[in-house]
Amino acid sequence: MAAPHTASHTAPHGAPPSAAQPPRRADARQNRERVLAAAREVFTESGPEASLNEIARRAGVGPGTLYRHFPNRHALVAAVVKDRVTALCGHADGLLAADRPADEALADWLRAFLEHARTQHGMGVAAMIADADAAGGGAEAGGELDLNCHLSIHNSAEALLGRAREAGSVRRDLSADDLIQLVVGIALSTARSPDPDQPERLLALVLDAARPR
Amino acid sequence: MAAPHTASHTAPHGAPPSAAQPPRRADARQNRERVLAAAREVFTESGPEASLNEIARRAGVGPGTLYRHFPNRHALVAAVVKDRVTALCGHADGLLAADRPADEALADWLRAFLEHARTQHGMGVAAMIADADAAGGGAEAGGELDLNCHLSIHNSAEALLGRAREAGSVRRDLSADDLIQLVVGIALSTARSPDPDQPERLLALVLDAARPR
DNA sequence: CGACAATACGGAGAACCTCTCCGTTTTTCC
DNA sequence: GGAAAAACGGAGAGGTTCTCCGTATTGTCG
Repeated sequence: MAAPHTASHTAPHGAPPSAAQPPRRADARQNRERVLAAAREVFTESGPEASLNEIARRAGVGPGTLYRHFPNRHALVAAVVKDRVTALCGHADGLLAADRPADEALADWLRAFLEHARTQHGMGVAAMIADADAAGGGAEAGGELDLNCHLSIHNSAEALLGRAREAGSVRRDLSADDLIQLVVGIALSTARSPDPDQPERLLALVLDAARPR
Repeated sequence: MAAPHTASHTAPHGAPPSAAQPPRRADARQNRERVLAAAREVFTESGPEASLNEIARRAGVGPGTLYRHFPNRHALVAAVVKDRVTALCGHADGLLAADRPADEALADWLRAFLEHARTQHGMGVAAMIADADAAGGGAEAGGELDLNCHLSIHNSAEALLGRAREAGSVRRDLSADDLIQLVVGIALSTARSPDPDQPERLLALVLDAARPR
């Protein structure tokens, strides 16, 4: 066991702290929460491409502090949507445990997933896209990245789809990844649509496509 | 009729020249072509978010010259994809004139549309998104915008879909705009997919969804 | 052919972004 | 209380978008 007060807990001098390994100092924990709160506000107003400098200003910290806690935009976006992704996957677990037709459970969850993807100008989608980039890319600077967002959602979709497949409610050749990509695509393409019913309508089409013929 | 040599043809002092109203001076026409050629290269390398300064450098002109010919990023992107959009709509016209089943013609065109949307890191999609923003937005600085991209594609899709509807090959409640959005969504969500077959697979699902039940 | 009006150029500058570095400050623990 | 460790923050580097206006070039007419 490492001696206390020897390992650095800061970036760039060391790996940034994470939810699993919170900073030791109280002022550091407070600053991290302030950055997250400011990020939620600014991302709600301006979407996932909002200025990180503006978030630092809103949080009342320096840019160096923001970057020590979140080494890049994706890390911050992932931290912001983490709770909502956890809730979304919890929702999937609840649906799996409930006594409902498999196709209804899947449809229910995909509706919630679409809602999540579209919230805060597509924050959920932005987090997943960044995760997929990290997963697909080569060696990552800064060590292991947080892939929770992408993998958790994939696992939820896989579980619900598997049940529906076993029940014969969906076509056998449809993969969880393909289904997720279709829903993500709906979120992306309808982000600026003036028709508020269009996302639901397109999702209904996708659900139709998922049924066996 | 306005007297010659009195109306200004430059921005910001006047409206920028367009394809319909090319600049009078030979050096201006040459610079416009150089900017477009550089834009094609740079957008191919880096996608529609590439640096406009880099395009100006590559073209060997000043940023002021680039902005006089193309007042914003969208105008440049639209000019770059204009020829491909024209070809895509010409393709639709050819399919409409040919003696082929309506559903095959529609599928053929949607495949070409998906290919167009994905080319140059989603340039086609970027142009359409910007067009839709312009159409949906309020008063536009800089006068009338070029909506050719969005409207032309919409008209082509409408014509092909109409024929398929009349032939009973597609569900009656599917609109051209919904269909376009689904395909645009596929292009957006699979932009970074490591699976080269995924876009085609998702399009096949969408075509399935389009069929009447 | 030269002059002049019209057209076009370009790059400095304003204002902002991302991201890093390192001197300084604060916190925690012995 | 002091020292080690942890954290802060903002100047600065390098980049972006976009505008403005003094200067240069082009085209037309006498």
